[in-house]
Amino acid sequence: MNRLPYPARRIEERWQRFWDERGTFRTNPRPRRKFYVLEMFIYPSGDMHMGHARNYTIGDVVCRFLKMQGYDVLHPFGWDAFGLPAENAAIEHGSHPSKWTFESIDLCKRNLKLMGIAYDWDREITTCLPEYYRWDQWFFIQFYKRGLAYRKEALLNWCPKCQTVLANEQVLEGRCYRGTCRAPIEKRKMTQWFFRITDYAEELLRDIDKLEGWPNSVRVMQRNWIGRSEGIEIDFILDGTGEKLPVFTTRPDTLYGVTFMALAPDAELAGTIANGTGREAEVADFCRRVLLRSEIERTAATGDKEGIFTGRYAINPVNGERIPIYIADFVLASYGTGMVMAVPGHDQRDFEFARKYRLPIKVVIQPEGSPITDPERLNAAYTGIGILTGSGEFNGLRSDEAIERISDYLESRGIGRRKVNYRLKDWLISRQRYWGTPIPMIHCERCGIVPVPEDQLPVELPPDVQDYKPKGTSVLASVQSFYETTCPQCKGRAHRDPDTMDTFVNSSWYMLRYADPKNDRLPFAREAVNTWLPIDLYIGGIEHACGHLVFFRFFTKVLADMGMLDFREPAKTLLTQGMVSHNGVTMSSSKKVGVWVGPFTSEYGADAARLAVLFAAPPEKNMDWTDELVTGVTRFLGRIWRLYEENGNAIRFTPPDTGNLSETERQLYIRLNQTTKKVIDDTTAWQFNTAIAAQMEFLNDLYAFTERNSPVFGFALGRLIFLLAPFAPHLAEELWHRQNPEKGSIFEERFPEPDPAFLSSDSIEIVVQVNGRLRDHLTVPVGTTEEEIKRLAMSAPNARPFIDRGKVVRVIYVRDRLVNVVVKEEK
RNA sequence: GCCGGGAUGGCGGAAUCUGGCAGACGCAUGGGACUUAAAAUCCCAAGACCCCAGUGGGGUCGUGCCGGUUCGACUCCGGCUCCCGGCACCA
Repeated sequence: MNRLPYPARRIEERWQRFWDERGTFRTNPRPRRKFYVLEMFIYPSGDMHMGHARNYTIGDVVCRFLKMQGYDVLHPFGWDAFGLPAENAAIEHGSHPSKWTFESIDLCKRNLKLMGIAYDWDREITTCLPEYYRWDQWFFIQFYKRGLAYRKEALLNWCPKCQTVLANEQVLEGRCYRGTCRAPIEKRKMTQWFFRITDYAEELLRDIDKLEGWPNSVRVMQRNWIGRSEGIEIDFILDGTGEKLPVFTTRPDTLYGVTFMALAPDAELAGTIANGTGREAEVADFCRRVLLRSEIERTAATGDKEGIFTGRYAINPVNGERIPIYIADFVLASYGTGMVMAVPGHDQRDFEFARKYRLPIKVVIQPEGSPITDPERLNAAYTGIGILTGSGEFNGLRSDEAIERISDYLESRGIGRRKVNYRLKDWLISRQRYWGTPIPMIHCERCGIVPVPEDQLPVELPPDVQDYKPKGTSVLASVQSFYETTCPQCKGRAHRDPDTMDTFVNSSWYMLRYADPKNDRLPFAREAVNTWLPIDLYIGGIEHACGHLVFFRFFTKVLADMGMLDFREPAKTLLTQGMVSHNGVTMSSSKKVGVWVGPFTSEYGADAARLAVLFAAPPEKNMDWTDELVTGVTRFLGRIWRLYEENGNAIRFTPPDTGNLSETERQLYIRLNQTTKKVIDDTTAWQFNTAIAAQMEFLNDLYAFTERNSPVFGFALGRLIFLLAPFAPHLAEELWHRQNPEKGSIFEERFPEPDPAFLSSDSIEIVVQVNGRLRDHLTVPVGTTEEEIKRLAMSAPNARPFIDRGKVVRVIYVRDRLVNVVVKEEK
């Protein structure tokens, strides 16, 4: 790594203070051309590494660049300050979670300031403060009133290490999503609060099509996560009792091929179905055994299926067939009705199960062309479409037609209902931990569940907790002063809900709060959010694709339905930046591996750090931080510094008189304008790496330019300061102020525009190909006719021998680019 | 298994959308200048192979693999291989 030839840290401090005091990046409350650029806020947990720095630098470049282009930019920051690590740190150090949290916030804020990130700190928000989380509670109550927040008993994901339940989105490969936990998840039956996100499944899915500024990968991930499938719920009949047994299928065309029923071991019915058959003990035993397996064992099971006969039968409503009911471990209680009609002939899972338990396999769909003659000799189910057979009045239909006809038939007789099912589940938001937003609900012995009256919000987290250690029950239940309360309705004895909310609730609407962060009457004023939102550019990691990035869309839609805002999608454009590793190891605060902002900037400065993360790769790609990377950018900064030191007197900001330029001046001036255009184009497309490369190239041109007294050279120096400003703002501000001590910040100036008259030179280079292979070059003046260029190409000395090898069949001319002579060789 | 993305020098990457000089820019490397010396700095070279020639010029091959379209393919189309990511018994 290279030393810089200037005291970077000192210069950077000066200008950081200058911007701060001047309020350079304070938001204009009455924007004319608004642009809202937002980086996902941070969970403050200790020090900040270059992975964070990359995220914030990208946003900062956009902010500074657009401000210089005349936009009114909103660029705020805040703290996602509730969460488990604070509690764990408090347990470890015997202090309060807030202590660790606010210390972390201070540290992070210092780091952001060290990096020179241009935030409007007047709009800072902190989710663990009552002035913020009271609105979490307020939203909760509104959701409750609208039926979007509800309690139910369900089999839930339980993290034994964190001692709390988790949402589906927080279970990765059967383990806790938290990087330092990763404990295998267990299942527990509990009564908990949910948000009814499934009410919005359809719209969340449909509107993905509108998110044109989002990366395709994220859109696909969300589509799959929501997982829509169209089908029909069909009522089978329980033999003996006549009870209805609804099952969901997308393939009613295979209804005549059902040879058994399969029930999930954790479905409600599984507990009672065997009653009276004499198989109760066996069945109960099987269910218990299956459910004891952890999520990991269940999902890692390589398709080996297990089941047990319940002793009961179902009646197929279309043909009256009596079919055995099994309990099978491959059936999910949480999808559809928790029971499936099994068609081993046409479903691979059912096929495997049938083979194992010697159940019959019926073929009712014949593939067109090569019919199946002997079902017993199949070695896999035929899952494609085909012609129906053995299906009564539906024989001869094609599958797609049969699906419709059979569905119509079932619906008309009241034994089936077309239905759409989603993979997406309602969002479980209760957590049995302390450091979060208390759920503003009261449990009264007489009145049941009663929301805390809105004028009593916030329900503050009690600060005087003795023990944060999770015990498997809610921490707040043991804080008497909090837990014991009176019912707002009957004034009788009651207790507060002792759970706190998932921290993803806090982050589902924070982007709205920035528009109006100090409002103490409402979460935000409608006018303010409609002014600034939707977010024009949202920057963050792709790991949130199916979590936060779904939740904040959900909130936006609910709030739009509540009439609180006039848009239904929170972010127009999403930029998912890649991760940063250090010599191959992904940087991580919790694992304490990485290159840290503090030590690095004190040695090399923020501008070097910024250029390093920007130049290494395009923003969405992963990058590796190496010493060599730093060498490259510090050398670039040093070269700029030296050039300006040597030519301080030449720098000028007024354009040269283009009327009498020498040939070399003219060429430099053209290069300057081309570079200006490229920096603007690339930055607009967020191709920061090539925008910087263009500046490096131009710097090389300046070094090679010998007429140092030329006004073109001086103007180029002046212009380059502007081009550099969004990327290395401190150095640019320093160079600007040396020349313009009386003026304000360079970021109050306008970004330069290229002079269109000097974007291309007056001669062009034409490539001469023979049969598509490069043979020679021509340099011709602009305006040379096609005929002339073709003639010159035909006689180009290096092309001639190849042309002479045969007969010219065709001559292709591409304007301003090339001539290709097609020659047919003679033997 | 299904879905998405990718593969370019010794390395990070550029050109790919819209077919037209592949390898911009940077790192590492080699050479030179400056220096007592080193570092730093400045300048130059550089895909691989080959030929003529001697310090320049030319040729062949070359963007994961096979094939196609085209005057021309890193770019478009078809088929594969490998890597990364997401989901994973979703009926």
